[in-house]
Amino acid sequence: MATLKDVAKEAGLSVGTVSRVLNNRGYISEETRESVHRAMKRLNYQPNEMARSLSRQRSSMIGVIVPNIAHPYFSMLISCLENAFHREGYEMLLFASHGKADQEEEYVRACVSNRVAGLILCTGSVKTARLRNLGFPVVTFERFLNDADAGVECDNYGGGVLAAQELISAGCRNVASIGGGGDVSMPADGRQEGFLEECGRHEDVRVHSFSCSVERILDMEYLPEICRFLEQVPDVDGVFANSDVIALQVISALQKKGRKVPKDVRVIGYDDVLPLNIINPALTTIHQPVAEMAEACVMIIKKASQGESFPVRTIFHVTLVRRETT
Amino acid sequence: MATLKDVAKEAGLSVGTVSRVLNNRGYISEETRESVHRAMKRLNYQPNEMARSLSRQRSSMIGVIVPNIAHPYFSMLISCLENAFHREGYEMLLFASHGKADQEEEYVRACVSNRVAGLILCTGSVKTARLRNLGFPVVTFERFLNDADAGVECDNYGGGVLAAQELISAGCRNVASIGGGGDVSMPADGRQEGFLEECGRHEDVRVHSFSCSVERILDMEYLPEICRFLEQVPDVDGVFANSDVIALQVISALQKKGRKVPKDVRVIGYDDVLPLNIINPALTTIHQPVAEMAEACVMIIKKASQGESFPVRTIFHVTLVRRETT
DNA sequence: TATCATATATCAATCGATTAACACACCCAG
DNA sequence: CTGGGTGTGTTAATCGATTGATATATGATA
Repeated sequence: MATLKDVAKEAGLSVGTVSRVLNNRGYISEETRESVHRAMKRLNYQPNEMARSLSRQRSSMIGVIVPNIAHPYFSMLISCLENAFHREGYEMLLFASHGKADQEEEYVRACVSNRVAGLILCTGSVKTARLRNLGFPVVTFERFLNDADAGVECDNYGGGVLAAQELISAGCRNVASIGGGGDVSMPADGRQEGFLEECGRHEDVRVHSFSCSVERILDMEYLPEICRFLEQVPDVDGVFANSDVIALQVISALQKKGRKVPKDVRVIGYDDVLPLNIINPALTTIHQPVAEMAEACVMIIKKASQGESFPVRTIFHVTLVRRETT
Repeated sequence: MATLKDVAKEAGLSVGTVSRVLNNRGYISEETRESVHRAMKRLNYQPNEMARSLSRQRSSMIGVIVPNIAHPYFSMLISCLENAFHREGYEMLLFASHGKADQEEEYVRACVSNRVAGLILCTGSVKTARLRNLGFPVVTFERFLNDADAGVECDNYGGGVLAAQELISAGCRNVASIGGGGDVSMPADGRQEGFLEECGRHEDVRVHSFSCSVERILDMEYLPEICRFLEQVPDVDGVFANSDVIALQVISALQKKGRKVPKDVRVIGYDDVLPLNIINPALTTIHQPVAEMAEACVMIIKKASQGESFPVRTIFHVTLVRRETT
């Protein structure tokens, strides 16, 4: 494996010069630059990132910790993050906490050991105090953590309001919200809040709410909650599900009970994650601009690394995507 | 940030001894070991993985390159890989090639630069010659690449046979296979092959086959192909889709044409990826043991790193999971 | 008593790149 | 002809851990 030294020798230059070419520092003539690049190509030189990171005291990796990689929402988020990383020259170190606090902390430590450029936390059971003085910026994604450096969210409350308006204007008068309300407080709780408050503004609308435990979010099995809910409110005519995954299972359960969607019951989801919306009937949902949110996380880390100022809290608008279930 | 030296000083020992504790080498008394651990805890020491990797000439990361992170099949695979990595003490460096050969090569180079312990390729457009002498083992996942060190697949041909048998024994006599047959040859093509050959063994069964371009696999939009197919074979009574994502869209398209699943048309998918199978009607599909396959990839890399011998080709059995669409 | 296994220290090189200090050119402009 | 900008070389320290050589000091064992 060729080293910088080998490249220098091959090009008949000093390591200092070659390093300057690699890092675009100081004075370099066009001729030298090209000669270095030719030498690198001839030797098939690949800079040793370990050595660079050691020297620079910082790697070009960003740590990402999510609760569950296979969940469509997180897999889409990871995908968007990967795009943004690529664009900005970062690499992704990915971990899944499975909602376990100890595993989460282990992964935070792994990030420290790897001297990452930053950490994006989409999981919130970490003892926040452990995030202080890590040596790199920590950004939370749709979570609250006091000791993080910044947070990126979507307008969850507004999304809940949009959902309520859609159901009510479609004629629903006996609606329910399902999901959220776990034991840890998170931004997504705002969805239910917005939904309930908006419904409260309409006197003729009855509203119910059901919460799911966090474990459900991990294994994506909401059926017990959904069945309990359908038994308690058999005549529901509008459902706001906290996520598309829940919404799909609601539709499935309704259809099994012989209730037609959207004729008998209208359903609206949250997230707008493919491929869940390709199915029949296509799900009306609240669209989160995940790509932009991912981009924002990366830019915050980039700015923080360069000592520039960055927003502590970034909140994105959500939009209603009307399809076939409302 | 505390270093090994600081720990040594804090514990009143030499760096050599502390290093021996960290790496479990040579003679260490229980007393010393504990004293080192106490000192590490007191200083909140986190070993610098960059320095370790530089010194060892190898990091504890494994590179993973997939075509598309958000595709349910790959997100499940990534999730399973992450579990296996965690169990074996590796970390994941994740990349998405989006099917672009140049991006793929760029990511292979990134893995070289990061001196990964191994690379898992779930994407196959790389010029195979570029995989020679990378300095770490390369394992392909459901791909063919001559220059890789090992490959892990499932019994695609057998899966196709199972699907055919299921449809035929359910009474289908005019069946179709959809998906596969892209421009690059891959193991998954065997599904169609097995399906067609098994159907060929039954004289009274008519069989059709349709292929999808690779781009479809990336954006998960198969509707054009599916509609074309449904027009050409309007009286189809059994469909074998090359993946669950395709199967769902087939069901969706059939329902829109007023054809009932499974009454009029039986459908069977491939992969068995949640949450696609939670929907209604629940999809009958061919189950791939992705977790075991992921595990196999990791063990191959582990064995190769330790100089032990490993299987060049590992093929896993698949099973039929009968649900509601057949 | 001699030997061996255990346990630790000291020292220094090494991994591969970054970077600062300093020196030496050259060329151009004032 | 002199000062300043440009371009490059040399040298050496540094980042933090690994590792081998060598030395020393216990005990226990033969």
